[in-house]
Amino acid sequence: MTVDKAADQAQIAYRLEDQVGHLLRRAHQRATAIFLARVQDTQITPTQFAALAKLADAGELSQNHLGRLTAMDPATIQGVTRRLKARGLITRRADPEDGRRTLLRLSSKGARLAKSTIPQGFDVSGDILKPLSRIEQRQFLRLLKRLT
Amino acid sequence: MTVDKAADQAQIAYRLEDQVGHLLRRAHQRATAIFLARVQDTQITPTQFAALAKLADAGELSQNHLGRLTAMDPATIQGVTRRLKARGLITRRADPEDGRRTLLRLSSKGARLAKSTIPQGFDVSGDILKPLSRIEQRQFLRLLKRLT
DNA sequence: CGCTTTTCATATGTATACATATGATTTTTA
DNA sequence: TAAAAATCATATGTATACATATGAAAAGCG
Repeated sequence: MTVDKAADQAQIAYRLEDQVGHLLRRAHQRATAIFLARVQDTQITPTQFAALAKLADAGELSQNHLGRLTAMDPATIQGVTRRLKARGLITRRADPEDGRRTLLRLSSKGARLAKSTIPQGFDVSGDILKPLSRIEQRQFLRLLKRLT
Repeated sequence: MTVDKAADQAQIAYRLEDQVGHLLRRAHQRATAIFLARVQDTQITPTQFAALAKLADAGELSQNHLGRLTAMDPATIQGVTRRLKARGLITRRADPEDGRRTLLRLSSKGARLAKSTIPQGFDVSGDILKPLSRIEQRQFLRLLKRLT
């Protein structure tokens, strides 16, 4: 007689609604929708915004470095920066010190957009967390950070 | 003299790493990676697994209904079920009572796969939550559910 | 009962997300 | 310092995710 997990005995049903992966997926969907609704006018996506915000902070970064700072692999950040470049929000130049790298910067247009949109970023975060009390929000963020 | 939020005064930097949307995106990435590593051999994705698990539970569902139960819009569930059908994991038939609907069921192969994979689903959830203590896991799930 | 609205599934297009492959370049190391 | 390994950016292919449009069918309504 061991202290088996009941699940191993198939005594607990697999409830999709209770699985953390499914809940994270849904919460991410909701967060994305809230973001898009808030910044609708800019036609900017969450990942594009992340890239702009990081560049606003760092000034100039190589493409892959920007990807690491925003949690995008090389293939993904490539697509994101290509679209930002196409919209004239960033500029690119070869790194004079490393022939493999491409350095990225905000254009003046991109800098203006970042400046005007970043305040909305705070609002978005507030909206996403709105269902929770202030204390719960802190708790949640603390735990969520440990699951990244 | 109002009790302004400091953010409105641009006194707090926008730190991407602290924003709940970004953290949810990263946590979802990690959860997906953990799932894929666990069920590598089946070549099944998290959403495909969700569809199989729901069908295992419900028996037969219309395509859009399955989508609602798994949090996928009609376009997304269409692609997911198309791939499951292509792999012979589900069967489709017209709904005799509603000419708009297509009813979906697990094939015997799909039922076998669901049965053998669902136990791993519990393991995946455990792995995702592993960084937290048992109490923290409960707290986190409770709060996360309210953000979906 | 006819008309409007809704629902269903499909189709198309854009945007992540990632595996894998590639060529150029830099870094490491033997 | 020459060879091996690692890094960078790009390219291709598959899989969500969703907006929008479409035609068929059912439901709602005056």
